[in-house]
Amino acid sequence: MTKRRVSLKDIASQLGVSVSTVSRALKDHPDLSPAIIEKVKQLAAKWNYTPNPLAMGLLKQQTNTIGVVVPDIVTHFYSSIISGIEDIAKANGYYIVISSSQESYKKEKENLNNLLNLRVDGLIVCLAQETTDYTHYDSIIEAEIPLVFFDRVCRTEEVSSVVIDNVEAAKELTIHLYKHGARRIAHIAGPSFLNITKERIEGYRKGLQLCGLTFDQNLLVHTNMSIEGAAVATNKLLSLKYPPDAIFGVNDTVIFSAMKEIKRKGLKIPDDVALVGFTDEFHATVVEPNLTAITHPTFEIGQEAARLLLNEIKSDKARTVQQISMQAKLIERESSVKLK
Amino acid sequence: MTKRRVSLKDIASQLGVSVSTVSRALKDHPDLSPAIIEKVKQLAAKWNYTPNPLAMGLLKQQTNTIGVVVPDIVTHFYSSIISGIEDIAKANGYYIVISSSQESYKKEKENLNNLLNLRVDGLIVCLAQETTDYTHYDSIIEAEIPLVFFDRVCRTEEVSSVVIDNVEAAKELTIHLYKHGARRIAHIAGPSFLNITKERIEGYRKGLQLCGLTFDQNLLVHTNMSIEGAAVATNKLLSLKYPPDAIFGVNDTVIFSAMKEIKRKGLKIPDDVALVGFTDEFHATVVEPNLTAITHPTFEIGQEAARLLLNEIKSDKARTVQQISMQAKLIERESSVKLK
DNA sequence: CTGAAAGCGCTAACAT
DNA sequence: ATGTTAGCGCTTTCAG
Repeated sequence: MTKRRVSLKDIASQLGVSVSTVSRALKDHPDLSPAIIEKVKQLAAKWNYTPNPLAMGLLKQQTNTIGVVVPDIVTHFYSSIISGIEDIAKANGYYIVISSSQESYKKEKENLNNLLNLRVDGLIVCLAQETTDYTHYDSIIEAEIPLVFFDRVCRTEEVSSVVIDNVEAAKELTIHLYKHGARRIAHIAGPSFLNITKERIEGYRKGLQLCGLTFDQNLLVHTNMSIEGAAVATNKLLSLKYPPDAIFGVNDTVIFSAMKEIKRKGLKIPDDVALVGFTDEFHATVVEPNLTAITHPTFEIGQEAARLLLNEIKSDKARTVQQISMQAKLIERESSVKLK
Repeated sequence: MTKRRVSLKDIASQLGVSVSTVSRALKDHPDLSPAIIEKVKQLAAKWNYTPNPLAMGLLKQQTNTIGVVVPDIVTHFYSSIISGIEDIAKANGYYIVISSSQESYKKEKENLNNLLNLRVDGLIVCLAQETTDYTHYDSIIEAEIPLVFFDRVCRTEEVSSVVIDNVEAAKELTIHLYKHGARRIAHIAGPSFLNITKERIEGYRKGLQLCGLTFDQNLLVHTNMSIEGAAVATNKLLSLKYPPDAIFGVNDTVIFSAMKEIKRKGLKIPDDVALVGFTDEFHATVVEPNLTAITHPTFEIGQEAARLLLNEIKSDKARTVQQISMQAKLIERESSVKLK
């Protein structure tokens, strides 16, 4: 129910000139009389003319739009990354269209198709938790549609991605716990096929080894990273014959859920059970005790992903695959420092 | 750098028929031979044909896109509302393009213009904190571009909106505090021109009155709702000659900041100072003590706003203004129940 | 039953 | 210095 906006045609007919003259005037074409340029510009300004992006898109075969697919937009981790993407996109005259997979493989596929049908100029994606089959990226790669993964990635040989060094970070966390007196360090992990799960487990095991601790299968629990799943995992750990004196959670959700369960059992953090994990600045300081954690530079991850994508969009060479590893920092707070 | 996608023309030339025939075949035009329909459909499927939305948009003068402007997307309150909008939009075949004003009047205006230039079919907006002048909505209203406000609203006579009953909710909170023993109830409010600020203050004063408490100007502090602003406000309140025994915060940010300050001063919540406010389910239970709070039905607010907008977009009548008031619930948790 | 033509808004090569 | 034409992908009269 919207009124039509002014077009070049409207301006042309009002001024009694041709559409191309108006088009040229607006871009200061060198061999146009200054008089007409001035007249056109004035009327365009008066009438609030802006080029119709649909017409431009059709002509130029590009939409200046980038599609973003994330597991959800409600989690601070993702919304902050989206913020970073938006920042760079906007600065470069691009719009972003966001859609969330709700961790579902089916929805991830649907969203991707929707975005492709919309003719986005490129895609930035974080894999859904359920996604174990990556063949839906075949056609995207084949069609040479610019694509960048972040955090949860796949096909890193063919597709650029932005990640953090999960192995190193997890190792650091584990060693940190050891230094603060923990000897039975448990890990609540994610689904086994996700790269972040695998890498963090690897770092966890490396850390244990470096500390001279032996890996105990009972202390490693996989979850679907939901509140409920993490609660079950925590309780399983706490009711072991030899329960852990420290838990390292794979992400925010797991940690908050674990924290609630530990408190509910009347155990003290960090004295009975130390707790650390991966989360963001904000949440780490809002909970009590404040959480020792690896902080993701989320906003910057988003910015970097957007930069990579924009480069790919603008370049006319074939894909140049890059893996960017962002710096993650361990920040020591209260949840890991045992009073002893 | 993307390859061109298949068009009707491609299919037509491959099949040796005209473009219009293909177009018709795809929509099962009644007087077309079933044979050709079948052939076209098969090839279209094989080649993954989907109509080009730019071409359609140009033709139909609509983009199936709705623009969303929020103060930020990182706050759970907004991201959850966006989720609700996305839900309804997607179900109706609409895309959403999100942009954040970062509470800036200037950016709000810019975003609105960008979105309008993109030719979105409608707009869903939450005002920036800085926005006190509403004339940039004049042209939008005049151009009959579908528009819906939520939470922070203006021009409610001319524009539909989705809100909660802030007066009632604030009144309830105040009475709740009184019932649990508070007698000096302070309120950390937002900028004075925002409707949510005004309404919550009104409810606060009504609540005080109903409890037989007199309004004390010292106990009402305005902030810009930032972490820092709220910290200053909290400290100002706590260092009063007669400090409050309860604080009611206007939103999440204010509450978390207040909570940190109160704890930092070594005061106990709720015994020394009770704390309540407006927040969401998730955060209320993650902090300690768990927060007694008015919970916004954020997802539903988003859904409702999207429904209103879609109705406006689809209707060809002039604007029908509606004010939808969503149900907000007071959930009693630990932060307000004094042991005495 | 199917094709040709016009037009949505715009640009760029091609006239004049 | 400016106008004409064609074409980006699609639908919809209008012809036949």
